Amino acid sequence: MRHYKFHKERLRSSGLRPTKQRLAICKILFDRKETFHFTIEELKKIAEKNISLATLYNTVHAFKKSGYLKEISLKNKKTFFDTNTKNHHHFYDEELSKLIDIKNENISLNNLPEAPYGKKIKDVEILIRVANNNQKQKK
Amino acid sequence: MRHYKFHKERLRSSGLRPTKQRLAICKILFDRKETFHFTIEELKKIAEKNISLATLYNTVHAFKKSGYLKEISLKNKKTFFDTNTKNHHHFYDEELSKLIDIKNENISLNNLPEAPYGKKIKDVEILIRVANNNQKQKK
DNA sequence: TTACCTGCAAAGAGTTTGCAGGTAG
DNA sequence: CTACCTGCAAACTCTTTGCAGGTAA
Repeated sequence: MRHYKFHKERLRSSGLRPTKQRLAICKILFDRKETFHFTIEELKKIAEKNISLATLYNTVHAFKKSGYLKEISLKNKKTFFDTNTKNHHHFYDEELSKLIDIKNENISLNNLPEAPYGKKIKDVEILIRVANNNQKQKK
Repeated sequence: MRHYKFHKERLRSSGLRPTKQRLAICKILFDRKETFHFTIEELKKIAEKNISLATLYNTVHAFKKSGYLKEISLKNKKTFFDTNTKNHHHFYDEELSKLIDIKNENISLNNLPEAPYGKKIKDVEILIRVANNNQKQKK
C-alpha cells in the first residue's frame, strides 16, 4: 500500500470517496511501472473477489473524465482503457486483442492536414494493426 | 438502375445472391460519387421501407469480408463502415458522429515504427478528432 | 447523521442467430 | 426443386441504471 496517498488523491480529485473497493481498483491500475491497457472485463477478472461491475464502471469512468485514464479507439466492441494519458499511439494485435504503446520518438506525422472549415483539431490517434509474421498479410 | 450489373457482380463475388433487398442496399452504398460513411442504424433509416436488420447485417458483413467495405476504429459503440476501401484516414467529429475522409496527399507519416518482435504491420489508421472552433479544446 | 457507495439484478443498446415461409437459379 | 434468402423475434454481449442496505466523513 505504498501509493495509498496518491490513490486517495486521485479518487478525491475525481469526485469519489476513497472506499476499499476503489482503492483496490487504484492499486491494480496505478501501482505498476508499465502502462496498463485493459477492458472492464479484464479488470473484473483481476479484481475478482468482490468488486461489482457497477463499481468498476463508475470508477473507471470517473477516472476517464478526470483524465487519469484514456479511452482508445478500436473496432472491438469492448472498450479499451489506457493508464498512459500522455499523447501517444498504439500497435494493436487483433489476434491477441493486445495494445502496445508506441514510443513517441518512433513515430511522427509530417503533414497534419487542415481541419474542415469551422473545426479545430482536438486529438490525433494513430493505430497500427499488426499480425504474426508468418500469417497472411491482408485479411 | 444504371449500375445494376456492378451490384450483381459485387454480390456474386461476395458469395451472395442478388435479391431485390440486396440490390437496394447496393444502390444506397455504391451509387454515389462521394465516399459514404455509415452505421447499420443509418443504413436502416435510409433503406427504411422493408429491409430487415438481419439482411442489412449479413449483407454489410459479406461486403466487408470481401473488401467492398471497410470498418473504421472509433470509440463509438456503433460500428462505422466506409465505402472507400483504399488506404486513407479520417477526421472524426464526435459531436455530429460524422467521419470525413482525409485526402492522402494531405497527411503522411515520416517514421513508421518497427513492429514488435515477430509481428508485421498490416495497416495504419489515423483518426483526427475535431470539434467546433468555438468550443473547449480538450474534453 | 447524511450523502454517498455497494452489490445485485434488471434494463438498454447494438449485434447476432434460429426459424418458418419465400425466392433465385 | 433445392439451396439460399427474408423478416421476425428471441438471444447475446457489453454497458448502464434503480434500488435497498451499508459506509465515509
